[in-house]
Amino acid sequence: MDRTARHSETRYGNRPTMKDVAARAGVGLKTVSRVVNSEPGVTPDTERRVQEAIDALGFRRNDSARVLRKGRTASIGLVLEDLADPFYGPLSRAVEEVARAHGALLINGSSAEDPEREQELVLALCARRVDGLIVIPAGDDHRYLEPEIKAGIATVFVDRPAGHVDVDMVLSDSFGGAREGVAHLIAHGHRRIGFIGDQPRIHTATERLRGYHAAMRDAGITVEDGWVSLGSTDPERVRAAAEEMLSGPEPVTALFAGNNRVTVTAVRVIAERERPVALVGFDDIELADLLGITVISQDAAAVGRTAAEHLFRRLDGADHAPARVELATTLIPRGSGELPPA
Amino acid sequence: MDRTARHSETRYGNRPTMKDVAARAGVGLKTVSRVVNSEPGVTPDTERRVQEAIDALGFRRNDSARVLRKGRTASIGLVLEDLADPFYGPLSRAVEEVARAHGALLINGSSAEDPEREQELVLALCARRVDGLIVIPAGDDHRYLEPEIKAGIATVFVDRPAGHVDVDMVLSDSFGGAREGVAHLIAHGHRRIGFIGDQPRIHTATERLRGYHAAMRDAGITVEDGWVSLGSTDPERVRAAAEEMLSGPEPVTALFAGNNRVTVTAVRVIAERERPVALVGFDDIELADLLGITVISQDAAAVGRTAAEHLFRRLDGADHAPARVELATTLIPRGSGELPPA
DNA sequence: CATCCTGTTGACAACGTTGTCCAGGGCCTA
DNA sequence: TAGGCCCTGGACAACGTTGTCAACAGGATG
Repeated sequence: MDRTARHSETRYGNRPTMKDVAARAGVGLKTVSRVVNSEPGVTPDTERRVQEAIDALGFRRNDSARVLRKGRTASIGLVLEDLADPFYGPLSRAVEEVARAHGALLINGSSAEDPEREQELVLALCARRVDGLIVIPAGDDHRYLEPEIKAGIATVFVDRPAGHVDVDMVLSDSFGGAREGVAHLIAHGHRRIGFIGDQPRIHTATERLRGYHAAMRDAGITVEDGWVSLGSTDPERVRAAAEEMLSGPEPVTALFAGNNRVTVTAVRVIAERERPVALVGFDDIELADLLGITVISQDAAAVGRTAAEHLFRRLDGADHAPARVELATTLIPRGSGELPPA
Repeated sequence: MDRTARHSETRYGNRPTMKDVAARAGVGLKTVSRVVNSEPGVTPDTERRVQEAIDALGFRRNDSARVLRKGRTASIGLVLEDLADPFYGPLSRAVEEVARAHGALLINGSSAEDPEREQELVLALCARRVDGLIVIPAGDDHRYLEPEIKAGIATVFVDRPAGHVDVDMVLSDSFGGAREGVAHLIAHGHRRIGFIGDQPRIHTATERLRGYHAAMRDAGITVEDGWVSLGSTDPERVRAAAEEMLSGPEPVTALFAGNNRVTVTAVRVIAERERPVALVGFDDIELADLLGITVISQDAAAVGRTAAEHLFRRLDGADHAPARVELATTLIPRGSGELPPA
């Protein structure tokens, strides 16, 4: 056995190629290609012979080679924060459905909220030459994407805006949603309202905080020290922040939770207390109806679908200026946000 | 402008190649390749020139071409039922983490519980020449995978066994878990216990039903007509089944829910009733602790991690006979399963 | 000064597919 | 029957990268 043969044996476990099929069927290489791609110009008889050879050898076209030749990978990349987060599951699924409808596969990765990892992932996807990219950014500077975008990789940012680079974006109305939620608490008689949110580095976190401040200002309420806590959504920290706000001589009577993870922890803390505490959370949660949690809901699936449709419109040739879509949120009253101050 | 040029312009939006970088830096093609891959044998001075050309042109290596040459794609495929399902999010994330540790990207797809779509997805991934495949099967005949496996695509089945093909599997102990859950209800005094599960086509569904029957038989209880319902997990159907079992002259006093979606609907139905009904569900659910739902928990992340580690061990050369791993489940008592019969 | 060695560099083929183009055979028409 | 056309099929180059190998320069050694 010579070296060449041994080498090829270790590749793809020795998969048959079109050349092998052609040899077995006694036809030319291109004829096999035609059969595999259902191109016209092949006699039924020849086609049958080729098909038999394909089945006998277990041939499957190598899309890597095809991609190289054709220049399109029929795949799109999705970089999000954490696939295990209940908000991103439906979003990802919606993107996948749209991709499937366009015959594309989905490659995804989680940045774990780490800007460096986000960049690493995005660039790996670009190296794979995905046709398009949907990014839920962790970082706030995306200039590293410039050469890629210039080179033609369609890109849509989701949930949070891109930094220093002009691309399509699909966002939820974080400011308006939070403002409405806090106003809802105020309307039910609360004046001492705490806000617990994600890290200030994250755009949605600061937008929601801005909504909180706007609602408070609208009602003529001065936000006191200690009513606002921004930081990681780690349960320990959120728990500490919530307990801090709910203790002391003048505790808050209501909490606004900046996202689903915060809400979950807040519910736990409140459940342990005797005195009832009102709560409105940003993002809906499974079973929130049973627990009677009032939320500001953003439709994750709609966000994903909208973003993916934008992306494919770009891939189909749309070349208008980058657009910014903002999706409305919905207040869903379920009880926890309608409790009066204790 | 001649035709060749126009053609190349539409590919990848005219990305620069190593050849372009080489021309600009005034070096040979292979030298660029060496720099890009940090191979030894390049003078610092040459390396600097090449690097400058790379930055100036915005070059990024085309991994499609690389893959074709090297024979490894450094990507693995994951086919599951529905990415939006809270059980699969963490599973998928765990697989991704392991893949990342091995420098591989994750391509995933949802079969939507449709065997045909599963096959279509799996074969598309094989055509991409993923190095390995993790499949949560929807169908029960996987002979279509034989040529692929023979050709060297490492494969691990998860959650449900493969049909007619000999591969590695990572399963949860559905039978044992269900048996334990039902026995738990019996230990708390129940004798009239209903079982609501997924479609009988699905292996875990029948295994759990088998566990139910085993527990009942162990306790000397005869299962009556109407206590068992298998079918889609569509909320409407589950609701109808649950209401049927809870009505009539001799209703069941406890329910065993075959999976997380069934549990959610069962909780809703039970919440609407006056008479308390005991409940144990298979699969843990977020916030189940707050709702006091007793569950049989299988650790989705552990399942995903185990499967991915198996896969990469195969990719690293392990060639023992296909193994079947069964992970234990845990009963978590939280109240709903400890209610006495009404 | 001839020789050898080492370290850097580039020419070339190959990976498996598809696009282009040409050859040959059969059929129709004049 | 010659000429033209259509239909089928195949040879060949190209996609962008990496592995192999040979060339070359410069220094050390005899």
